[in-house]
Amino acid sequence: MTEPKPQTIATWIALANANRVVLEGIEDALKAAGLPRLDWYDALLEIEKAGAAGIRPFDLKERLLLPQYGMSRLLDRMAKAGLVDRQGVENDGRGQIVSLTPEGRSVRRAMWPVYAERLTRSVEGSISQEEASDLARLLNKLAHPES
Amino acid sequence: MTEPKPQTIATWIALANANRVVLEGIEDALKAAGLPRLDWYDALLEIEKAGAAGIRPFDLKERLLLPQYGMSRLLDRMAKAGLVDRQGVENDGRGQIVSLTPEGRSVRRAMWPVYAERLTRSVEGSISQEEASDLARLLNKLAHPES
DNA sequence: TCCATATAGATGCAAGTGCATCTACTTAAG
DNA sequence: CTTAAGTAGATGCACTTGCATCTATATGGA
Repeated sequence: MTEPKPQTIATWIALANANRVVLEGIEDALKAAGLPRLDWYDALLEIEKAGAAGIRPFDLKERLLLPQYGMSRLLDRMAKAGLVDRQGVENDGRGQIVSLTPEGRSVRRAMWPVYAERLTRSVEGSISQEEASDLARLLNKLAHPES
Repeated sequence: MTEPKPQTIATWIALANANRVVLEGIEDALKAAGLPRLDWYDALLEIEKAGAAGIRPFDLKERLLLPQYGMSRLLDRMAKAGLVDRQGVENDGRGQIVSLTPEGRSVRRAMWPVYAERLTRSVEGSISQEEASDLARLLNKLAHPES
């Protein structure tokens, strides 16, 4: 029986709470501004990075850590909103290439200041830069257990 | 324009990733064991703590940080699964009192070893106890911005 | 007492998610 | 060429979540 140490449980609760507080803060700010949710931002940014060449959905889903059907439907919604373009790809009749429309770029850019302001407030308002650096280091150890 | 420092962004990404990794690990383990999800565990535990006296849903939702309708429906599902009991309350005809059934207790207890094993592995397998303690301290600063 | 307001909880509807499966195309092996 | 296996992406169905609203009871005045 692997009973966790009390410190382990406390750390996990703190992790879940901190994530929730920061995330909800950002989501609330976006919603209040009438902007899409954070997952759209992530997707828009990743597609934007791919530039005019675009990106394949199967590639995108790896970067965004979404399940295949989740990616498919997120693209559906973003396409319906006019933010992304899907076009067939030359060599592979199964696939498609996704790229941002001008409006997609514009929405992504409108989201950033709201996102940034809230994130800055949440993080820089609570901990110093050294603490943030320590925190990130420890969190990355948790996220990448390649002991 | 409050542009976040690069360290701030890195910390936020690390926070989201660490949370996701630990959470998914636990959820996967519970699912693989054919057990309910973590949110049920939290609810079952909180109700169990209330003992025979039970607890009011409006109270429970504060502790679990759920919206009112979310609490209402979670109780629906847990009641349908036979894990909780809802009964009217004496002085307040609007309200109800929720308590665990024996099966609710038993399910909660069955979930714990699975939850505990995975949590222990995620945390204690990646960082030392001192690190966990530092991490919790920093995360709590993030979650409680009472500067 | 009567009414306005507040509180506890439920619910209709639209949207999002998870799972399994399906279609279409591609690739490799015979 | 033909066929089996693999890969890209879509989708039907059940379930969950969010939002707004609804019902029912409670409470604090006039």
